[in-house]
Amino acid sequence: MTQPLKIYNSLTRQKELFQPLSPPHVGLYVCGPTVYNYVHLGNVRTFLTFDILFRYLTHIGYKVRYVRNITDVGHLVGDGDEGEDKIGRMAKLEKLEPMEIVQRYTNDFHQVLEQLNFRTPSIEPTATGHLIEQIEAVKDLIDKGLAYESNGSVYFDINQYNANGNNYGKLSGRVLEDLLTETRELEGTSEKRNPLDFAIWKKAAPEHIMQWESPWGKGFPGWHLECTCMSTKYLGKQFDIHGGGMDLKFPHHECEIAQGTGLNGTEPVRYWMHSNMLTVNGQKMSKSLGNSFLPVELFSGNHPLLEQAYSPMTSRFFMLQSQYRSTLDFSNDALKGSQKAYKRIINGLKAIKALTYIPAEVESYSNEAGLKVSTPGVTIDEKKVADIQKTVQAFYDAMNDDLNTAVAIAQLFNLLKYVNMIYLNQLNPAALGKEGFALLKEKYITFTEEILGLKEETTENNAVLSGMLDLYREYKSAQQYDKVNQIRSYFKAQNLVIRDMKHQIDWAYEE
RNA sequence: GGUCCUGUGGCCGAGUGGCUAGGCAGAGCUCUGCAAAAGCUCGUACAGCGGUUCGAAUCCGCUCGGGACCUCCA
Repeated sequence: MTQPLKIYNSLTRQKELFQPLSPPHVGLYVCGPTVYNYVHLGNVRTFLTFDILFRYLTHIGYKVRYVRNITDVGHLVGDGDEGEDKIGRMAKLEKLEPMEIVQRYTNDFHQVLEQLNFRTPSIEPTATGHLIEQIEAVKDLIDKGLAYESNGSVYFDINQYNANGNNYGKLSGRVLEDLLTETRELEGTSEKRNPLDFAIWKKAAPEHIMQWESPWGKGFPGWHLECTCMSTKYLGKQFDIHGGGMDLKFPHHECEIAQGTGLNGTEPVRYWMHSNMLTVNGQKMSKSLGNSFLPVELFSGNHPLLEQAYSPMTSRFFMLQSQYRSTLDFSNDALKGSQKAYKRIINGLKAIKALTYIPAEVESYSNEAGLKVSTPGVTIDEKKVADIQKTVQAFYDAMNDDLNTAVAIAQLFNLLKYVNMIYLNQLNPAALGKEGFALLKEKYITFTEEILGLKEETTENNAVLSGMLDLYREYKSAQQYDKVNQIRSYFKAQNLVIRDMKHQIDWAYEE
């Protein structure tokens, strides 16, 4: 049941039909975090985009190898090829081993993603685990005349690369001359032949904590090189999809293209995907502006800009309500709206799971709550069935259209209407026919849980709750309304609500 | 300064030139011991000014506003 998925390819700047190199296999590489600090919400949005892609590709039948790396060396603070290693710097500041820093923030990263119900990648390689590959790549580039050693460091030679018929800058739309006039480096002060050349190996100063032996002396790998080496190793010289945040387009991904092309003589990536930024009051979420959130702050509400706590699933849902290539603005009003919308979706999920199909001929049925509902002769409502089929298809169309989760969620709400109508006994399941009902139930659950990755957030004890509901029912039939209201307050105190319907009594999450 | 994106109803957020996106908030109705929930109905939006077109939120131009990248960032 492979779907015609279209992906916006940053390289060609248009939507293209996704066709893997060797179906049903798909190679997906995503630039992971540099683990020198807590992962912030902006990072999370990018990884969420590719979590959805991973889920969707898998759902439509592909066998995906999803590689998402951990950068634990080589990413420098400050001016590109000069400055301290981000992890080394934190290690010094906190008086810890670099690998303690790496471990701490890797753990944080994993914990956050787990709370947000991310699927784990197939492989999560680290830069330090691939030093041999990186040193070999540097040697290879030197042999190919595309890199040169200078004072213990090795640089990628952009002029030579372009002289070989390539185009450095094609991904980000940069023109070399423009970049040159913008560069800050002064003539003659650099060890580079061209100010735009980037380091693939850096000489380490003696005080630099993280350094390794190499043919060019002690040093460490350049930031861009790890992704080239690890993607090549696990996905091949050319692979299907490479993703990351928009701010990685230049220079990081541009350099990856240059390295991969230089090393392997082939365009490394078929489809480049870039997710957009998260903004707060219209401005990019960033630490220097003081408007960035840690996931833990969002989940606890412990931040000056937040009026309340927003759960991981509310946050996930919120981010999915926009398309990944649009900027998404963070605000309390928007989040509150998402919280309610998310709970409605989940209450629907809880409801549909408990519903079963009853043929029209049957006089009555009992649902999971043990209540009887009469079912007079019902004819199939072809119009509703057709609408459900149309809506299901619209969900796929939305996902196929460059993962338009916003439109996909709109379809989920359209399905939710039918779920609720059945749940409230306003619509008889028999009116949808066996297939119609099965389609509704199966797709609602699959779309919510499998594709969008939304789940119930609950610690409720179902046995206790259903006992309380029994009491409620008794008091109600005895018309002891003060007790009835007492039980309602008990539920409300737990952010739950009693749904007192004609044909049954149930509980739900308060929206 | 260079490159690029963007401006949708009270709020958020989709929109392939003509066909109801969706959510939140708000109003009314149904149901109900009272509620809650849900269903139904309603608000008739596309920054401004021109242009192309039978027809534009959607294409083109200009003006104004917002943002991103160009330096580390997802």
